[in-house]
Amino acid sequence: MTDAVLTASRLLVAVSARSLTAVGEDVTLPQFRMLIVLASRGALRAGELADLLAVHPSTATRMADRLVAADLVDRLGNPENRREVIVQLTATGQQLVGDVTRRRRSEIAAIVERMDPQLRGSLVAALRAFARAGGEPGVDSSRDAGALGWS
Amino acid sequence: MTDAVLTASRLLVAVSARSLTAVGEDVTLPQFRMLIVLASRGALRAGELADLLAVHPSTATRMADRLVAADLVDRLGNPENRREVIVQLTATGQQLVGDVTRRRRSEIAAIVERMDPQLRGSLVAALRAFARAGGEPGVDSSRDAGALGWS
DNA sequence: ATACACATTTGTATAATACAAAAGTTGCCG
DNA sequence: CGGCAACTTTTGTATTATACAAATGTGTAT
Repeated sequence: MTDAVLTASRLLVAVSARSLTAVGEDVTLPQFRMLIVLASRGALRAGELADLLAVHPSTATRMADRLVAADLVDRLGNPENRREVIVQLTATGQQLVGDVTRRRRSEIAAIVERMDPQLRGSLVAALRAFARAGGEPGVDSSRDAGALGWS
Repeated sequence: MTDAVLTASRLLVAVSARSLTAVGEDVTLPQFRMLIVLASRGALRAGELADLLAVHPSTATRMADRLVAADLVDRLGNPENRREVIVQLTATGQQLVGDVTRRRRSEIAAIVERMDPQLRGSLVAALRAFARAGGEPGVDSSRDAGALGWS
């Protein structure tokens, strides 16, 4: 059973990576995760961003540096609280996320199209049950789905 | 639907990472992937190893360097063909893989235990159909499952 | 024998990552 | 008010993963 889940999982990761390279743009997968989080949650403090990505704050700082250099995100000072830094997508960043997401969705849709319709329905129910059975405080499914860009 | 698959996928990755850290041992996830491949396929040439892990040959060389230093793999010269290098697990490496795999299986089993038995069965069938529908030359499910240690 | 093809390693560069320490900011308490 | 504690982010430093290009050594076929 785990075998089946893992295979499906690998397939999705492959689709995800392919959609990214297909669009061109020299963005790594971790960087794209950051863009996705910003697209789904809007502007965020650096620390929140690090938490959502489950990385060290310094990692988020440096990843943001590179994305600023690529003109995909902006860093804003917050006049209210000057120790906080707000990160948000630029217009270019928004467009990139949109392009990749569109492509990815169409690839997934094509796969689902090829599935036996009967099985399509049971897939969702079974996976939900699996995730629920494995549910734990640290795993917030809606958050994670968003972070990966599949919400 | 993709949301459901992705959530399940994240859960498995989390289980995998947790099993690894629980065993202690200062091994990274990519390194562990290499150990898993060696455990399931036996001794391999450096190039084969790189192919199976889908990384550049030089990456495999350097990863193997670190695992040799940690006494988890050995590098053997092949007297038959001296341009090839054979990499294989040490006894310590085998034991590490065994420990982590055991722990992981028991975590997965615990999750499956908590699932509605009806859904357990449909999960496998649905996922197989999904993977088949997305099947492509580059994605060999048995290979990938092995590479991730879920075979 | 010579040249081409193959397998691995080395040189070099970048990204992701963590931990520890520094620096600036805010708020509170005496 | 003044200073100290708690917080946010950044910087310093180190390691790993990664790729591409070039070098090295090895086998093979013309």
